[in-house]
Amino acid sequence: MDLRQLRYFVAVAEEGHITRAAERLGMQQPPLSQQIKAIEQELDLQLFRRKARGVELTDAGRVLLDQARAVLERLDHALLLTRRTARGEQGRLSVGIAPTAPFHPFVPQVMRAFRQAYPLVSVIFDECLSRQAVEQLCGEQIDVAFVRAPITDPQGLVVHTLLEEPMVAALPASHELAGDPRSEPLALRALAEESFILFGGSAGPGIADASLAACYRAGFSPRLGQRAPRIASTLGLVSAGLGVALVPASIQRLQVDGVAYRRLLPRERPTAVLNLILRQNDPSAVVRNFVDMVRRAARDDRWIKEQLE
Amino acid sequence: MDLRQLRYFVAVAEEGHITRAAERLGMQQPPLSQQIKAIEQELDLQLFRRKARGVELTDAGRVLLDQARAVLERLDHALLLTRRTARGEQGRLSVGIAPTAPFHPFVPQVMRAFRQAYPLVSVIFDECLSRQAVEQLCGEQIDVAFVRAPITDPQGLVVHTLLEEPMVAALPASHELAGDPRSEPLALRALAEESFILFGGSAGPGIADASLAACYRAGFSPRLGQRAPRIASTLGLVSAGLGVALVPASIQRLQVDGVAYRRLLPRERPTAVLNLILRQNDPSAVVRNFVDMVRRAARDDRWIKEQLE
DNA sequence: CAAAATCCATATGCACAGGATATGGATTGC
DNA sequence: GCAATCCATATCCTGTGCATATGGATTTTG
Repeated sequence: MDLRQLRYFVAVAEEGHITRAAERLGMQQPPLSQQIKAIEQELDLQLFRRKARGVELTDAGRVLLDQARAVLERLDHALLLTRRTARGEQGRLSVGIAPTAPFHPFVPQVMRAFRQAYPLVSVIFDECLSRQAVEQLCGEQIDVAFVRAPITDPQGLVVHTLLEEPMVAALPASHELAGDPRSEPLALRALAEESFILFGGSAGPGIADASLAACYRAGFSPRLGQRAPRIASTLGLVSAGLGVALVPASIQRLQVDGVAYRRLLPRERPTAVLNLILRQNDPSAVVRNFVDMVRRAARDDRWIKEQLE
Repeated sequence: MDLRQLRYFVAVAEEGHITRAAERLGMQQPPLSQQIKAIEQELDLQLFRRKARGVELTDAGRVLLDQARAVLERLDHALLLTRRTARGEQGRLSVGIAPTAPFHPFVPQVMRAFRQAYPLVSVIFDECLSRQAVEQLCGEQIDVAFVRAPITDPQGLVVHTLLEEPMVAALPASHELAGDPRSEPLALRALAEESFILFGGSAGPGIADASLAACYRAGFSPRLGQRAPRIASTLGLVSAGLGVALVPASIQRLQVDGVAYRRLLPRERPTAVLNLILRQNDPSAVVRNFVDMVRRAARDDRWIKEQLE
C-alpha cells in the first residue's frame, strides 16, 4: 500500500468518477483505473461498484475513505511538526538564569520577545548560579543560561557577553552616606570601614569577586560581613544595618524599605556582566534561534547604552 | 513523500545504522542512503547527523520518528477496519422485527449467535409490522426484517421462509373449552360461536389473515370482535373474556393470568410463518453474513422440527 | 603508527513499475 | 439506433529505485 495509491483512491471516491478524478490528478484515466484495481487486488476486496455513470463506494470503500483522509491528514501534520522542529519553531528550551539577571530589563524583555516570536516553544526557567549553570549545561539539563560570572570558556561551552552594567552601593537607609539616589557618585574608599555583605555565596565566581576586586583596586581590604545566598536576603541584611553591599545597577529597581542605593565613581566602580552561556556545537535549532535573538537584542538595544551612562 | 520512504526512515532511526537497517529491510545500503537523502532534500531539513559509527537523529528526526510511527499505525488500523467491513465483521445492521417474532425461541437464539459471531457489528432493532417492514426496507431505513406475513416477493425484495409453526387458540381461562394445555386438540368449529379478536390490526397481511382463512376452511365465518394492535393487548382482551384469538404456538411462552391456550386439530389449524425479508442485491456484507447465518440456523435447528410436531 | 575495519556517500547500470496512448465494451440518453 | 459517456484492456515507453562497485572518513587494533 502506497500513499500515492491512497491519494488516488480518495480522489476517485470524492469525484465518483475515475475519469474526472484522473483529470483532477493531472493524469489519464487508464493508469488510474489500473491503480484502483491494484489496490483492490492487494486488499482482496472491492472498494467501488462500477456503475454505468461513474463508480460508487462500497461499505468497505466508505470506511477506507474516512480512514484514508485521516491518514493523509495525520501525515501532513507529521511533516508540519517536523518542519517546525527543524526551523526551531517548536520544541523545548531550558533556560538557566542567575538570580540577579531577571532584574535587568533586558532579560524579561528578550524573553518576552522570544515567546512572542516562537510561541510553540515551551520555555522552562531554572534559577541557578554560574557553577551550577556550567554543570547543568554539560549534563544537558539546561540548554542555555544567563550568568553573571566572567567565565572564560570552559571546555565544550561558549560564552557570549551580552552587556555590562555598573555596580552601585546598597546602604542602610539610616547610614550617613545614604543620600538621594541623585547625589554625587560615592568614592569606594568611603566604604573602607564598612562590613561588606557578599552576595551570591561561594557558588561561583560572580558578583562577589567583582566587588572584592574593586575594593582591592581602590586600595583597601574590605571587612567581610555575612554571606547571603540570594539578592533578597542580601538587601534584607543591608536593611537591618549589618553592612553594605555592591550590587548591579539594575537591582535598584528592587526598592526595599531601609535600603538606599548610591552610585560609585566611574573610574573605580566594578561592573557586572551578563553573559549567555551554552554548549558549543549544540545542534538544536531552538537554541540557535534563541541565542541569535538574544545576541541581536543585546547588540541593538538602545537601553543598554543609556544604562552604561 | 512516500510510505516506503517513511518505513525506510523508521527502520534507519530505530537501528541507528543505515547498513543495519538495510539488512533489516532486505536491501542494500546505497539505495537506502539515497532514499534517506531524498527525504531530507524533499523536506529541506536534516533528519540524521552522520557519525563515524552510524547515524543519529536530529531533533526534527526524533519528531518525525514519533509521527511516522503514528501514521503507519494509523494506516494499519485503516486497512484493518476496511478489511473487517468488507468481510462484514464490522458495521451496522438495522433489523425490523414483527411483534410476535421475539417470542419464538429461534429469533433470540439466532440474534445471540450473530452478536457473538460478529461482536463489532452494532445491531439495531426496530419493531414493525409487515407493511412497514417493506416500506422501511425500500427506504433503506432497515436492512432485514423478521415478518410473519406470507409475502410473495415485492419488487426489489427477497423473502426467505425460516420456519412455520402451528397456531393455537387463546381462550379466556374461565371458558368452558379452556382445559389443560395437554388436553386433546380442539376442533376449530368449536369456536364458531366465539368472537375472534384479530391480532395485528390492518397493517399487513399476517396472522389475522391466516386465522380468518382457517375459519373459512373449517366451514364458518368467524364473528369478528375487537382488533388489537399488539400481542399484549390481544391477550388482555382474551383475558377479559371479550373473545378468543388464534396465535402462534410460540406465544404460549407468554403466560398471562386468565388466558388458556389449546392446541388445534392438525388438519385444520392455521400455521404462522416466520419470514426473513431483505433487499434484493443488497451489497452489504453484514447483511449477507446475517442472512446466511439465519438461514443456516433455520435449516439446521432441531428445535423447529419438534415444534412442528 | 600503520593497517584493517566500519560505515556512509557517490557512480553506474539495469529492471520494473507506473504513466501515456490507443482501443474495446457496456450502459445511457436522445 | 446512434451518439455519448465512462470504465477496462492492451501495448509501449520513460523514469525511478535497486544492485553492484568503489571511494572517503573515522575508529579500532596489532
